[in-house]
Amino acid sequence: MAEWQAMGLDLHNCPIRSILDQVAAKWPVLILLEVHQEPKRFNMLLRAIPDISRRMLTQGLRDLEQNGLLTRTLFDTRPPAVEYALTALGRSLMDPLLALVDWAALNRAAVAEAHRLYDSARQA
Amino acid sequence: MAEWQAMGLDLHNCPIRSILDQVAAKWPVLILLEVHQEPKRFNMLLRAIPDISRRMLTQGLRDLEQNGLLTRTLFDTRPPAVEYALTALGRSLMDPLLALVDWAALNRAAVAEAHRLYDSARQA
DNA sequence: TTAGGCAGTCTCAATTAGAGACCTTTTGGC
DNA sequence: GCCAAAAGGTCTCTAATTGAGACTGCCTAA
Repeated sequence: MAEWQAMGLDLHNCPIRSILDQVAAKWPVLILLEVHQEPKRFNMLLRAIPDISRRMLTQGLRDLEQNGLLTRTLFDTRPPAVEYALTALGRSLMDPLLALVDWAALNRAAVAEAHRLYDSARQA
Repeated sequence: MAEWQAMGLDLHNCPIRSILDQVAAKWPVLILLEVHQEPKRFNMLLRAIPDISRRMLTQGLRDLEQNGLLTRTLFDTRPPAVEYALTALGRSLMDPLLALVDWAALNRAAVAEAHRLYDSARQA
Protein backbone atom coordinates (compact mmCIF):
# COMPACT_ATOMS: atom_id res chain seq x y z
CA MET A 1 0.00 0.00 0.00
CA ALA A 2 2.73 2.42 0.97
CA GLU A 3 4.42 1.77 -2.36
CA TRP A 4 1.54 2.65 -4.60
CA GLN A 5 0.68 5.59 -2.46
CA ALA A 6 4.20 6.79 -3.03
CA MET A 7 3.56 6.30 -6.74
CA GLY A 8 0.74 8.81 -6.52
CA LEU A 9 -1.97 6.17 -6.65
CA ASP A 10 -4.03 7.33 -3.76
CA LEU A 11 -7.64 6.44 -3.23
CA HIS A 12 -8.90 9.89 -4.08
CA ASN A 13 -8.94 10.66 -7.74
CA CYS A 14 -8.06 7.19 -8.92
CA PRO A 15 -9.62 4.28 -10.78
CA ILE A 16 -9.02 1.95 -7.84
CA ARG A 17 -11.77 3.75 -5.99
CA SER A 18 -14.31 3.07 -8.71
CA ILE A 19 -13.28 -0.58 -9.08
CA LEU A 20 -13.57 -1.00 -5.32
CA ASP A 21 -16.97 0.66 -5.32
CA GLN A 22 -18.18 -1.78 -7.96
CA VAL A 23 -16.69 -4.92 -6.51
CA ALA A 24 -16.92 -4.23 -2.79
CA ALA A 25 -20.69 -4.00 -2.92
CA LYS A 26 -23.45 -6.21 -1.73
CA TRP A 27 -24.87 -7.86 -4.85
CA PRO A 28 -21.77 -8.12 -7.04
CA VAL A 29 -19.92 -10.01 -4.31
CA LEU A 30 -22.80 -12.44 -3.88
CA ILE A 31 -23.15 -12.96 -7.63
CA LEU A 32 -19.43 -13.67 -7.98
CA LEU A 33 -19.52 -16.18 -5.14
CA GLU A 34 -22.38 -18.03 -6.81
CA VAL A 35 -20.84 -18.05 -10.27
CA HIS A 36 -17.54 -19.13 -8.76
CA GLN A 37 -19.00 -22.49 -7.77
CA GLU A 38 -20.00 -23.13 -11.37
CA PRO A 39 -21.33 -21.17 -14.33
CA LYS A 40 -24.96 -20.29 -13.75
CA ARG A 41 -27.94 -18.99 -15.68
CA PHE A 42 -30.10 -16.01 -14.93
CA ASN A 43 -32.97 -17.75 -13.23
CA MET A 44 -30.64 -20.09 -11.40
CA LEU A 45 -28.93 -17.07 -9.85
CA LEU A 46 -32.31 -15.64 -9.01
CA ARG A 47 -33.10 -18.80 -7.08
CA ALA A 48 -29.65 -19.04 -5.52
CA ILE A 49 -29.80 -15.49 -4.13
CA PRO A 50 -33.38 -15.38 -2.93
CA ASP A 51 -33.50 -11.78 -1.83
CA ILE A 52 -32.10 -10.16 -4.96
CA SER A 53 -34.54 -8.53 -7.35
CA ARG A 54 -34.45 -9.21 -11.10
CA ARG A 55 -33.58 -5.58 -11.60
CA MET A 56 -30.51 -5.68 -9.37
CA LEU A 57 -29.42 -9.05 -10.73
CA THR A 58 -29.57 -7.75 -14.30
CA GLN A 59 -27.67 -4.64 -13.34
CA GLY A 60 -25.09 -6.53 -11.30
CA LEU A 61 -24.45 -8.98 -14.11
CA ARG A 62 -24.07 -6.18 -16.65
CA ASP A 63 -21.64 -4.33 -14.41
CA LEU A 64 -19.55 -7.42 -13.78
CA GLU A 65 -19.53 -8.19 -17.48
CA GLN A 66 -18.52 -4.64 -18.26
CA ASN A 67 -15.65 -4.89 -15.79
CA GLY A 68 -14.43 -8.04 -17.51
CA LEU A 69 -15.12 -10.29 -14.53
CA LEU A 70 -17.63 -12.55 -16.18
CA THR A 71 -18.85 -13.60 -19.59
CA ARG A 72 -22.39 -13.80 -20.87
CA THR A 73 -22.88 -16.67 -23.29
CA LEU A 74 -26.09 -17.12 -25.21
CA PHE A 75 -26.87 -20.72 -26.19
CA ASP A 76 -29.23 -21.06 -29.10
CA THR A 77 -31.33 -23.78 -27.52
CA ARG A 78 -35.12 -23.79 -27.18
CA PRO A 79 -35.79 -21.81 -25.15
CA PRO A 80 -32.51 -19.88 -25.42
CA ALA A 81 -30.28 -20.19 -22.37
CA VAL A 82 -27.83 -17.59 -21.09
CA GLU A 83 -24.86 -18.69 -19.07
CA TYR A 84 -22.71 -16.48 -16.87
CA ALA A 85 -19.19 -17.65 -16.07
CA LEU A 86 -16.06 -16.15 -14.52
CA THR A 87 -13.33 -14.86 -16.80
CA ALA A 88 -9.65 -15.34 -15.93
CA LEU A 89 -9.77 -11.86 -14.43
CA GLY A 90 -12.83 -12.82 -12.43
CA ARG A 91 -11.13 -15.96 -11.17
CA SER A 92 -8.12 -13.91 -10.10
CA LEU A 93 -10.44 -11.80 -7.97
CA MET A 94 -11.78 -14.79 -6.13
CA ASP A 95 -8.64 -15.23 -4.01
CA PRO A 96 -8.89 -11.91 -2.18
CA LEU A 97 -12.68 -12.17 -2.16
CA LEU A 98 -12.71 -15.61 -0.58
CA ALA A 99 -10.12 -14.40 1.91
CA LEU A 100 -12.63 -11.76 2.94
CA VAL A 101 -15.39 -14.34 3.25
CA ASP A 102 -13.08 -16.54 5.30
CA TRP A 103 -12.35 -13.62 7.57
CA ALA A 104 -16.07 -13.09 8.06
CA ALA A 105 -16.62 -16.77 8.78
CA LEU A 106 -13.74 -16.86 11.24
CA ASN A 107 -14.67 -13.71 13.07
CA ARG A 108 -18.43 -13.79 13.13
CA ALA A 109 -18.46 -14.74 16.81
CA ALA A 110 -16.19 -11.80 17.65
CA VAL A 111 -18.40 -9.44 15.66
CA ALA A 112 -21.54 -10.76 17.33
CA GLU A 113 -19.88 -10.29 20.72
CA ALA A 114 -18.91 -6.72 19.82
CA HIS A 115 -22.55 -6.03 18.95
CA ARG A 116 -23.64 -7.38 22.28
CA LEU A 117 -21.12 -5.24 24.13
CA TYR A 118 -22.02 -2.13 22.16
CA ASP A 119 -25.71 -2.61 22.78
CA SER A 120 -25.33 -3.21 26.49
CA ALA A 121 -23.11 -0.12 26.75
CA ARG A 122 -25.85 1.86 24.97
CA GLN A 123 -28.34 0.53 27.48
CA ALA A 124 -26.37 1.94 30.42
CA MET B 1 -15.33 -22.28 1.16
CA ALA B 2 -16.36 -25.83 0.42
CA GLU B 3 -15.68 -26.76 4.04
CA TRP B 4 -17.92 -24.21 5.69
CA GLN B 5 -20.58 -24.80 3.11
CA ALA B 6 -20.50 -28.42 4.11
CA MET B 7 -20.88 -27.22 7.69
CA GLY B 8 -24.17 -25.63 6.79
CA LEU B 9 -22.77 -22.13 6.75
CA ASP B 10 -24.12 -21.00 3.44
CA LEU B 11 -24.52 -17.40 2.43
CA HIS B 12 -28.28 -17.41 2.69
CA ASN B 13 -29.56 -17.23 6.20
CA CYS B 14 -26.25 -16.65 7.89
CA PRO B 15 -24.42 -13.94 9.80
CA ILE B 16 -21.59 -13.92 7.27
CA ARG B 17 -23.93 -12.27 4.81
CA SER B 18 -24.66 -9.40 7.15
CA ILE B 19 -21.00 -8.92 8.08
CA LEU B 20 -20.09 -8.89 4.40
CA ASP B 21 -22.84 -6.39 3.66
CA GLN B 22 -21.47 -4.07 6.32
CA VAL B 23 -17.81 -4.42 5.51
CA ALA B 24 -17.87 -4.89 1.75
CA ALA B 25 -19.47 -1.52 1.20
CA LYS B 26 -18.22 1.72 -0.18
CA TRP B 27 -17.75 4.01 2.82
CA PRO B 28 -16.76 1.52 5.52
CA VAL B 29 -13.91 0.21 3.34
CA LEU B 30 -12.65 3.72 2.71
CA ILE B 31 -12.89 4.66 6.37
CA LEU B 32 -10.98 1.55 7.41
CA LEU B 33 -8.24 2.26 4.89
CA GLU B 34 -7.82 5.77 6.25
CA VAL B 35 -7.82 4.76 9.91
CA HIS B 36 -5.40 1.95 9.09
CA GLN B 37 -2.66 4.46 8.24
CA GLU B 38 -3.02 6.04 11.66
CA PRO B 39 -5.79 6.84 14.13
CA LYS B 40 -7.80 9.77 12.87
CA ARG B 41 -10.37 12.25 14.11
CA PHE B 42 -13.77 13.05 12.69
CA ASN B 43 -12.90 16.14 10.72
CA MET B 44 -9.60 14.65 9.58
CA LEU B 45 -11.54 11.78 8.02
CA LEU B 46 -13.92 14.25 6.47
CA ARG B 47 -10.99 15.95 4.78
CA ALA B 48 -9.28 12.68 3.87
CA ILE B 49 -12.37 11.34 2.10
CA PRO B 50 -13.55 14.45 0.30
CA ASP B 51 -16.76 13.08 -1.16
CA ILE B 52 -18.23 11.57 1.97
CA SER B 53 -20.97 13.48 3.75
CA ARG B 54 -20.89 14.09 7.50
CA ARG B 55 -24.02 11.98 7.76
CA MET B 56 -22.48 8.93 6.09
CA LEU B 57 -19.21 9.33 7.97
CA THR B 58 -21.03 9.39 11.30
CA GLN B 59 -23.07 6.36 10.34
CA GLY B 60 -20.09 4.45 8.96
CA LEU B 61 -18.07 5.11 12.10
CA ARG B 62 -20.93 4.00 14.35
CA ASP B 63 -21.40 0.80 12.34
CA LEU B 64 -17.70 -0.03 12.40
CA GLU B 65 -17.59 0.65 16.12
CA GLN B 66 -20.64 -1.52 16.67
CA ASN B 67 -18.97 -4.35 14.74
CA GLY B 68 -15.93 -4.08 16.97
CA LEU B 69 -13.61 -2.94 14.18
CA LEU B 70 -12.70 0.41 15.63
CA THR B 71 -12.71 2.31 18.89
CA ARG B 72 -14.00 5.78 19.58
CA THR B 73 -11.93 7.58 22.17
CA LEU B 74 -12.96 10.92 23.57
CA PHE B 75 -10.07 13.08 24.79
CA ASP B 76 -11.05 15.70 27.29
CA THR B 77 -9.00 18.45 25.71
CA ARG B 78 -10.20 21.92 24.72
CA PRO B 79 -11.93 21.55 22.42
CA PRO B 80 -12.67 17.87 23.03
CA ALA B 81 -11.14 15.58 20.42
CA VAL B 82 -12.49 12.22 19.30
CA GLU B 83 -10.08 9.66 17.93
CA TYR B 84 -11.01 6.63 15.89
CA ALA B 85 -8.54 3.73 15.81
CA LEU B 86 -8.56 0.12 14.65
CA THR B 87 -9.14 -2.61 17.20
CA ALA B 88 -7.24 -5.92 17.00
CA LEU B 89 -10.24 -7.29 15.12
CA GLY B 90 -10.12 -4.35 12.76
CA ARG B 91 -6.42 -4.86 12.16
CA SER B 92 -7.06 -8.51 11.38
CA LEU B 93 -9.49 -7.42 8.67
CA MET B 94 -6.90 -5.26 6.97
CA ASP B 95 -5.04 -8.22 5.45
CA PRO B 96 -7.89 -9.43 3.25
CA LEU B 97 -8.99 -5.86 2.64
CA LEU B 98 -5.58 -4.71 1.48
CA ALA B 99 -5.35 -7.84 -0.67
CA LEU B 100 -8.51 -6.62 -2.39
CA VAL B 101 -7.07 -3.15 -2.86
CA ASP B 102 -3.88 -4.68 -4.24
CA TRP B 103 -5.94 -6.70 -6.68
CA ALA B 104 -7.68 -3.52 -7.80
CA ALA B 105 -4.38 -1.73 -8.21
CA LEU B 106 -2.86 -4.60 -10.12
CA ASN B 107 -5.78 -5.13 -12.43
CA ARG B 108 -7.05 -1.65 -13.09
CA ALA B 109 -5.59 -1.68 -16.59
CA ALA B 110 -7.34 -4.96 -17.38
CA VAL B 111 -10.62 -3.60 -16.03
CA ALA B 112 -10.25 -0.40 -18.04
CA GLU B 113 -9.54 -2.47 -21.14
CA ALA B 114 -12.63 -4.61 -20.49
CA HIS B 115 -14.70 -1.44 -20.32
CA ARG B 116 -13.29 -0.27 -23.62
CA LEU B 117 -14.08 -3.61 -25.27
CA TYR B 118 -17.57 -3.75 -23.83
CA ASP B 119 -18.35 -0.24 -24.97
CA SER B 120 -17.05 -0.76 -28.49
CA ALA B 121 -19.06 -4.00 -28.73
CA ARG B 122 -22.15 -2.07 -27.67
CA GLN B 123 -21.41 0.46 -30.38
CA ALA B 124 -21.50 -2.19 -33.10
C1' DT C 1 -16.42 40.65 18.17
C1' DT C 2 -16.12 37.96 14.77
C1' DA C 3 -14.21 34.02 12.53
C1' DG C 4 -13.06 29.36 12.83
C1' DG C 5 -12.40 24.64 14.54
C1' DC C 6 -14.22 20.81 17.10
C1' DA C 7 -17.98 16.77 16.62
C1' DG C 8 -21.82 16.06 15.43
C1' DT C 9 -27.45 16.39 14.47
C1' DC C 10 -31.50 17.64 11.60
C1' DT C 11 -34.26 18.45 7.61
C1' DC C 12 -35.35 18.23 2.99
C1' DA C 13 -34.49 16.99 -1.79
C1' DA C 14 -32.48 13.72 -5.07
C1' DT C 15 -30.97 9.26 -6.03
C1' DT C 16 -31.35 4.42 -5.76
C1' DA C 17 -33.31 0.04 -4.75
C1' DG C 18 -37.18 -3.15 -4.45
C1' DA C 19 -41.96 -5.14 -5.80
C1' DG C 20 -44.30 -6.72 -9.06
C1' DA C 21 -46.70 -6.44 -13.71
C1' DC C 22 -45.56 -7.24 -18.43
C1' DC C 23 -43.14 -9.11 -22.86
C1' DT C 24 -41.89 -12.79 -26.36
C1' DT C 25 -40.99 -17.37 -27.57
C1' DT C 26 -41.50 -22.20 -26.87
C1' DT C 27 -42.65 -26.55 -24.56
C1' DG C 28 -45.64 -29.71 -21.89
C1' DG C 29 -50.07 -31.19 -20.03
C1' DC C 30 -54.99 -32.02 -20.58
C1' DG D 1 -56.61 -26.32 -29.19
C1' DC D 2 -55.71 -23.87 -24.86
C1' DC D 3 -53.78 -22.74 -20.56
C1' DA D 4 -49.69 -22.69 -17.68
C1' DA D 5 -44.90 -22.44 -17.09
C1' DA D 6 -40.13 -21.47 -17.99
C1' DA D 7 -36.61 -19.01 -20.39
C1' DG D 8 -34.33 -13.91 -19.82
C1' DG D 9 -35.32 -9.90 -19.30
C1' DT D 10 -37.76 -4.76 -19.26
C1' DC D 11 -40.85 -1.22 -17.28
C1' DT D 12 -43.18 1.44 -13.89
C1' DC D 13 -44.24 2.91 -9.41
C1' DT D 14 -43.31 3.20 -4.69
C1' DA D 15 -40.31 2.84 -0.65
C1' DA D 16 -35.87 3.40 1.33
C1' DT D 17 -31.31 5.39 1.26
C1' DT D 18 -28.21 9.03 0.41
C1' DG D 19 -26.43 13.59 -0.11
C1' DA D 20 -26.40 18.82 0.60
C1' DG D 21 -26.25 21.84 3.63
C1' DA D 22 -28.10 24.55 7.56
C1' DC D 23 -27.77 24.48 12.58
C1' DT D 24 -25.97 23.40 17.56
C1' DG D 25 -22.91 24.37 21.52
C1' DC D 26 -18.55 24.96 23.18
C1' DC D 27 -14.02 27.00 22.93
C1' DT D 28 -9.80 29.65 21.00
C1' DA D 29 -7.18 32.82 18.48
C1' DA D 30 -7.11 37.35 15.79
